[in-house]
Amino acid sequence: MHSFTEENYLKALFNLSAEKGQVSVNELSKELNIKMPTVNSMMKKLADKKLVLYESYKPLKLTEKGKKEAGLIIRKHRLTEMFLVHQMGFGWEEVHEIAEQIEHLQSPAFFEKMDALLGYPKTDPHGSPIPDKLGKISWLQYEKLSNCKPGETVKLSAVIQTSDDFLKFLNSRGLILGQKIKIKNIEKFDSSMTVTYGKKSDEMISHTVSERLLVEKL
Amino acid sequence: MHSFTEENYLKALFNLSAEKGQVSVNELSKELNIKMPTVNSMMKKLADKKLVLYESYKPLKLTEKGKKEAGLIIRKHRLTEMFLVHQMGFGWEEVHEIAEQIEHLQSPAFFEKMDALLGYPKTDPHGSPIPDKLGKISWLQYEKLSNCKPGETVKLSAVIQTSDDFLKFLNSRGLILGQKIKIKNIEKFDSSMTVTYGKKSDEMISHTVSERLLVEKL
DNA sequence: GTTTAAAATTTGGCAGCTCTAACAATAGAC
DNA sequence: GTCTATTGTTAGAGCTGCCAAATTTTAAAC
Repeated sequence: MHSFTEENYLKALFNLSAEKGQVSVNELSKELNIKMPTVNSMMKKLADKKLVLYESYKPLKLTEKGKKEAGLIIRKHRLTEMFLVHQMGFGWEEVHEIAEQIEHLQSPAFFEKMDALLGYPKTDPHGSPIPDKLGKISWLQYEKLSNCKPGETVKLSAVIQTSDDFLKFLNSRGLILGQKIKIKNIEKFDSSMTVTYGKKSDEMISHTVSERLLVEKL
Repeated sequence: MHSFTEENYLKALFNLSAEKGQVSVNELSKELNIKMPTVNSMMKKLADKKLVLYESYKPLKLTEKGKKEAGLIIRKHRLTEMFLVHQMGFGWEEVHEIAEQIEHLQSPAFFEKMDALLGYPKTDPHGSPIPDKLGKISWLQYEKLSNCKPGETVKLSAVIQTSDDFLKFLNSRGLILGQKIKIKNIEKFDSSMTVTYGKKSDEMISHTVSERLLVEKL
């Protein structure tokens, strides 16, 4: 099928596209830590394979085929993360790197088995949706905690920017997915929130953090 | 560390060495399905890295360092096979190809976790010993079923040549590791055995098969 | 509209792993 | 001991994926 390398380009392109729709060679280069000329020639190669729409000096776009392929890789990644957390007992902050490797395995049976053992989960341990078997992703409409108002009670449903450090920080605060959070107050000057959840009352959440927490209103 | 490719050479070299002690470039070439000149130059490269003892026109040998590295890869392979069978529910005939891929993952934590979940197993699903964390393998002294005598009762402890087809054949006969087998008779002319095990009595086992079954005498 | 900084592209080169074709050494047959 | 088939080696080349340096295009500033 596609090389390990090609898969990484597709995935990066997919992730960047998700946010902005279009992607520049430069952005992709930075995302992958690969120099622009290399990225450029890979784009031509992927364009030959009908995975990417490439025109000189124009932004990059995935074709439908490219989106599907990328979706399937991300499916493998997220299924793996879920498996690592729920079947193997890893913490949600430990699984990214391992999944980064396992996502490239060529074994439909292996991922089928994971899926079955997990009961066909719809999201990964960070609340991100798992693409279906056709690579199609259904975006969930969560809201940023930072957009909520005092008095509202919400459920923590997903986190953005899943760096180890951020996840460890959430661990230390006892913030886990599914946690109900009541917003007591928002400071005018720095938009920090005072919230109550679980056994904690009047906990402070900075704006930097509340922007990275996605919630459902209850 | 070492490339995916180098690891495959080391592993093949280790497996071939186990049987014969020394390995020719030709044998290694056939084992890996890679042409001799390619194997030859890789041997020089691995010799530079002190993993292989290489002299022109002499048989190949792994250095101690090479044996250790190979042992660690085989450890990952066999732990994975055990995990796939006992934690994920795969059949022993399905796991080789998947393990072939997972053995190259770089994640000590992942294999540690497998090991722990499995209760630190000593053998893989085919009865082969799992090398320890130093890559050291303790060979088990089993005997070929074909070397046993009528009247003896033995326990099936490992299988040699673990091709899908052979394992499926054993499945179809209900022959699993741990099975107690009583030898009733051995035919002079073709060395086939008549044996009794489980609910089956007077089952016929050809010499080809009995040579591939390793047993412990009880 | 020029100028200029950033982004994109082209060119040429290198490393890893593979091959085929040609040549050399070894070991077994005689 | 010589011959010959097998095995091993060298030489030359291709492909992928990476880079640096040089060039071109675009877009933003003036």
